[in-house]
Amino acid sequence: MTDKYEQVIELAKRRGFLWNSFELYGGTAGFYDYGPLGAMLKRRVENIWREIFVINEGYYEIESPTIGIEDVFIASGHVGGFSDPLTECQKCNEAFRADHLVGDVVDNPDTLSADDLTVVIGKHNIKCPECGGALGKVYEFNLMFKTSIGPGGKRAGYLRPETAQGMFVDFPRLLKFYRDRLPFGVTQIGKAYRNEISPRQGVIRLREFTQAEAEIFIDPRDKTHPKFSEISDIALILYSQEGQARGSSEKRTIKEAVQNGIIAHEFLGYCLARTYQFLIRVGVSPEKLRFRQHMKDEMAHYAVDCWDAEIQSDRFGWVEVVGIADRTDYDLKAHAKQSETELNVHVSYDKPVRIERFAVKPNMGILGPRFKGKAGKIANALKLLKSEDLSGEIIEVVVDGEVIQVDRGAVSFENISEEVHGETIIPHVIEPSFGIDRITYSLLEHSYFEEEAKAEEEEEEGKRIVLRLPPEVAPVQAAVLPLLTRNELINPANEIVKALRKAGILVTFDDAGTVGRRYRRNDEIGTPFSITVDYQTLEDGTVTIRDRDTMKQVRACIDGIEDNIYDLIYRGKSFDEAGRKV
RNA sequence: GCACCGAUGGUCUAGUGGCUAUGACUUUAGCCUUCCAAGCUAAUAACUCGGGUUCAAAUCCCGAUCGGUGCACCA
Repeated sequence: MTDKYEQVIELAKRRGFLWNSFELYGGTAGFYDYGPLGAMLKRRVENIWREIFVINEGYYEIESPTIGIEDVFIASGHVGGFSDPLTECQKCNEAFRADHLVGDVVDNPDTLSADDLTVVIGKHNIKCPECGGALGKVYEFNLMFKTSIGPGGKRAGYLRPETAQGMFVDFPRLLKFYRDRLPFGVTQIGKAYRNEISPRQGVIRLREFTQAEAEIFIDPRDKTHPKFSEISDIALILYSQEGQARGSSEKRTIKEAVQNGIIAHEFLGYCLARTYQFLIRVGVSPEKLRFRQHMKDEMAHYAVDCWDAEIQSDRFGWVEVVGIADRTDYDLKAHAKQSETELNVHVSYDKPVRIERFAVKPNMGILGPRFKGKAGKIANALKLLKSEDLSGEIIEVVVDGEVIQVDRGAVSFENISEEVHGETIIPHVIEPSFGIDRITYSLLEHSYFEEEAKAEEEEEEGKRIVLRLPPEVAPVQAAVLPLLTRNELINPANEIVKALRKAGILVTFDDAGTVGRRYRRNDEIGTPFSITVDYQTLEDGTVTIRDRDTMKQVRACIDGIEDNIYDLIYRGKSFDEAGRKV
């Protein structure tokens, strides 16, 4: 039975949207080429994303390397956590997660290395759960592609598994760029790589894919959004944690959802709404789009709240295409620790605050000669003491597990009153992360229609395949067709092509075969408008414009046709306004 | 990575241990044609790859690759 996926992929292959990569050499799973129409479609999707997140929100785009150094992915957790310890049965060859198998005999299997796990399996005589056969050596399968930087292979490099880390790593520079003020956002559209064990589901799970991500750094104490009112009335289909427990989703406005605590805060709600607007605009069907909240155990431990935009696909069911998470200060803290660099922001108070505090001043002139190398640590420990700790003649502090006694005379202290102008905070990160390939596939699927088309005076019905892509994402935006293959019609058609190209409209010219066949050809690739030059054109300088979806036609002047088409594509001009009815 | 199933022009497909490997659609060239594909003429174009069995393999066997399904995996 052919399902919609097959139909869409067949069309995509045949007409130059999507091709299996390296087909010449037999192909490789998990890689797809975008053909001429697919690449243009994807580019238009990306550009609408830019319009919304870069231009409208002011989150500038950066571009960081697709190869990252090891430190970056140690900090992000991908080196340690992005791999799974696997072991295979020597008898039936079934693969298992080694850490899962030893869960009953060890308390903390996550912390064990592959070698440790091999030892544990041997010691406890753990056998294959399927057939009872012996288990092989445990090995780490890391989902990152590894490479080496420079000659000698000494320095490890990894193809990035997400674009996000490049933006976290640039945090100090970005903070300066945005002149030390929160909130600010930064975006990146680019390739990411994951060496999937077994990629299936065609274009849904790729080893190389395109992400569009925004990292928005906000003040953790203020998760409201200044433009919240612009979107608060938008209603989304929400599949919340409670909804999933009940097994039903519900439609709610963003405002309601935030007020009722379903969505954690305004900022996240705002991102959900903009995501919705983006997806609808590029051609996802609203009824096949929902927002699913991560369950508590599914969410990363540091995340406050996380929502996935999911699109319904005929074959694959609900497919995650966007993840929107409040990642708190996790990433910045992790990179701060790994790089031993502070990653924070000084936030000024509206008015300086006067505070009283107790200050301990160790006398380094005494401590230094006496304690030598330990003096610094001792001084820091002393500074943390409270006034009641300093009452005796001998003061005790614990440094590295050792109790140190310090003479009272080596320490002075006082109550200080000072003005504080602000404080240092680590921003929280809101991260909407888009899978551009999945979105591009989804909108092909949602745009794909087969209909029984019947010419008015014909008896027989034929199948019409039409991609109802929104005009602004359609790879080919207009087709210019002389009604017949005659020079007197071809010449004015060429003039129209020239005018449209000058206006930045991607246009094709086609004079092969009957005009009906050419309309169908263009329907199939989603060309929204066809302009036909006929004999009346020669008399009064008008042409017909045909609408892909309704197959209706209007007559309009050649003069100004480029503005007419431009307005139809980009300015939401209705087709009826484009000319007079035929 | 395992198991099962599959792989024939661009697309879909027929087919058999043996002649030049079906057919349709598409495409190209030309004819025809005054608005919704498949009217005429012609042309182009395929047995996934490697090995084996055989006089002979696209066909049988083995392996690989890719695709589908199930298991496992999916930050």
